[in-house]
Amino acid sequence: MAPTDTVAAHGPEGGYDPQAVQAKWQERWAAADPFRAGGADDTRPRKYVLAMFPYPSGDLHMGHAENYLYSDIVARSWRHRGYNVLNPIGWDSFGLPAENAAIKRGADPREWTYANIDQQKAGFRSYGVSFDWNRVLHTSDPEYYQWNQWLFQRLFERGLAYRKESPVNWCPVDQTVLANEQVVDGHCERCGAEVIKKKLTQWYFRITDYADRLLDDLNQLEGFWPHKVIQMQRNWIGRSVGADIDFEIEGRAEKVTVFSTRPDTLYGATFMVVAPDSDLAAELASGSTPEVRMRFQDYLETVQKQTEIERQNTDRPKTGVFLDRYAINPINGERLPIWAADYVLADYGHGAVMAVPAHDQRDLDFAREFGLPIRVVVDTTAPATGAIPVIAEDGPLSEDADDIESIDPAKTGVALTGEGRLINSGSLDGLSKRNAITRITEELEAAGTGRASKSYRLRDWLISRQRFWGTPIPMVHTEDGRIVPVPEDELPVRLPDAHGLDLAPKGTSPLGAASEWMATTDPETGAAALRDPDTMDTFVDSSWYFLRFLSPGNDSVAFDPTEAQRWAPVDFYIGGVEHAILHLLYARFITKVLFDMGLVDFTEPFSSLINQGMVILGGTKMSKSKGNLVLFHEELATHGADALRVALAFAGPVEDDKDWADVSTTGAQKFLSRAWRIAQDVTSEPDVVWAEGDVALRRVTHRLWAEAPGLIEQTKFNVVVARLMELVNAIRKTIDTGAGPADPAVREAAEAVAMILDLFAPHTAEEMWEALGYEPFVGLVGWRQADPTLLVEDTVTAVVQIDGKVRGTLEVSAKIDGADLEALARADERVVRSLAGREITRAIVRAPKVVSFSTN
RNA sequence: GCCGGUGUGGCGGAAUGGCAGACGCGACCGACUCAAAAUCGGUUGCCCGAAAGGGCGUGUGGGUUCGACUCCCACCACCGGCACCA
Repeated sequence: MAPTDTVAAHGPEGGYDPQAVQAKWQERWAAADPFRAGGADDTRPRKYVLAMFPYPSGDLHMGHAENYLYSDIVARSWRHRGYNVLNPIGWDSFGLPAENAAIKRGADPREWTYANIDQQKAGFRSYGVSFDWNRVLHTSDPEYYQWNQWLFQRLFERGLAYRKESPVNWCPVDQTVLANEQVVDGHCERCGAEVIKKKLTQWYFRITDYADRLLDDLNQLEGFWPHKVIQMQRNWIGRSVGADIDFEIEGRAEKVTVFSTRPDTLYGATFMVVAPDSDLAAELASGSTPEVRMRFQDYLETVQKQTEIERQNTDRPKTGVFLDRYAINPINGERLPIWAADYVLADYGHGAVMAVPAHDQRDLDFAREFGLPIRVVVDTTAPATGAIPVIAEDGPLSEDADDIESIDPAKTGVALTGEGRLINSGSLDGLSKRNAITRITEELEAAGTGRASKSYRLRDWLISRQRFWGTPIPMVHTEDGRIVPVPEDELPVRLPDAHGLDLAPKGTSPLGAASEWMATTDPETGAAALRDPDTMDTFVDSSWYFLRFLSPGNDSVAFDPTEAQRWAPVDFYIGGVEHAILHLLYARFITKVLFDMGLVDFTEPFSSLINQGMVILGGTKMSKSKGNLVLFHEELATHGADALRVALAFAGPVEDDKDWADVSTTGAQKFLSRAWRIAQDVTSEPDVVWAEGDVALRRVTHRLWAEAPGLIEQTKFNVVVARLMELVNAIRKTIDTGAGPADPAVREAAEAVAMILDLFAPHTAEEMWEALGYEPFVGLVGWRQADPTLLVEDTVTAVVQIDGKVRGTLEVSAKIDGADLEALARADERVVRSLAGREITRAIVRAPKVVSFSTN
């Protein structure tokens, strides 16, 4: 141990010097590596703590300070409570910003990325985060991304990775495709440009195969994940239950299937609509008259010129063209005209719908626009005017014919979507909506023209990107047009040197221009072949990184299933709500795939999830462009790591946004130096007998021991800090005006402060622990149990209420019985005065806390 | 439009159905100081009152209860997600 250590921790006048304390302990932690997770021989129960890993965009910011503080608090608390804790860190280091920075500076994205990583690593060290530094990963290392390629090939084998040509979201600025999840309000999530649709052949992961499991398994997470996130995922997956119905098409051999959530309204179908950008529309048009073909072509072009924003505007009038083709309603043989209209989406359901204008608002708007017939088949006045508000059994139709007249959708323009009874529907007449759905589905199934079916809002995950800085897709395009995996022993397919490559976005991957890199051989024939020039969405990287932390440096497998069994799933996961859909949905998907492969024994990756709020400034998000950044390294320099950590932890509930204007680093600093001074003031030796100490102070200490673990589990970190402040205040009082600094209770309490303060202010806590005469590290010390005898008070304050208002308080024994308490209450001077002669008609006694009198 | 969440002092926020406002920030008063800063002590929900004391108070209106920030119903405001998804 360096001889200057103890001296260095004191300021010029012997006061508390946070910077010196900080430097001293960081050095010792770096040397001793105390937060390394225990290995296979460690018999303690395990806990896996994880904060969503950072993107190396520059120096750490206040959002990081908050995020990794919270996970560190939990990790430290679990260590104190006897767990073998894994608290790893890595970097999500592939992605566009590095590439864009590289283009701007004409540099290699690698240099930018790894320089930023180094800066962030140093930042975490100086923030006192108790990471296990032996497991660091960077997704841009070939040692990591080779396992992305391995994963891709496993998905390919299972038919879960495939290529298709389809209209895709295209960002005209970043010049790359985007996943559905990366389009926010019609704009590119990254750069904000308006997204357009483009028809391209791309790689997809078949996440829709897992839609039901992704939806149903959310039930398991209820209570452990934020309700909001669960709900958002449910909406995103968007399962609709209904039926597929097959329609014959005149002049076409194959039937067209439509999906409907309201098969009960089949008798009300008066036309059919197909998505203009679907193959079906093109085919139907081409089989029609030249005039129709021309009008359709014009319409299609207009539609394709629209941005997503324009298309999503539901207020605009319905447009479409008649294709002069007809479908046959399978239930009654009616001839339905077929239209192409852009309110029908090509990639939902089957890209075609049966239009029931009386009972669907969009169909109604369209029918009224183009003068198509409207037929009511559900009498919605039946439940509304009848005696039974909700129909459980089938019953008679509405008697009142005027009612249905007054709500005629053709006149009101309002579709009838509510409950009701079927009319004009043959065998369905008189049935309730629900019963009619069941009946018609059975009838269609019997006739072979339909079946129960589900549809999802969720689309397959588009994972290929036309950019350089990502994982190369490990596939080979052969001369004869086959697409085959790169042999596993040739993985990883490494990125080429970026020097000499034009990385500027141009709509195709820059890798395509690296001709030497592109040239490869057909693994089967040895003939010349080409690599796939695209790279993977970086969300592939982050969909399984939590497993790689379990097998760092393992070069034979992505992760060791035994280690996964030991540590995973993650016990505590924390990150911003911006990943509520993207990352969390993808990670859940990949986990289920790995489960199906038998590589993990769980189906959900994150057992509990917390979304921390944002750090904002003056009510708005901080951003470089607004110039309202509070800089992490400046705050560290002026207030020190501990003050910053305490101030953030104390600022409010974890989930709430924290306005930096309300975060008091100076208050935190004041508290820390008060805490530190208490450790200096203790004059007793470590072997004192606590039981001989001041009982009042001991009660405060033990109440905290009793409360702290539960409060941490509930992530009420701000309350724990408040309790610590109370304890420090109580110790101060005992030292100055009570039992004095030599009292054993003062030592007992000061030690408690050091052990619990370690969660928030680890440097100060270590310094206190040392001052109290112990060896480092307080961060590894087991917490004490509360003494139950110190948790029960001798006397309590009982409250006397009269007609619900507090009219008196009584100091009574905690063991007082109800009758005695009531007698005391009745005799109390203030109570008697408040009663003013009124008679007590009822007394409720909850000894020893409450007496409640009612009067008349 | 559909789904979800949140409303508590000047501010951040506490509160198993049992004294609302813990803890802190800010403010005010005082001690120390030539003075200031730092530090320490005190006061601080609003209204009436010299005080004792009283009245009112957790978005609004109802309800359940001896007792409601907490539970139920309706409404208002704000925030978030989805949105021509058949």
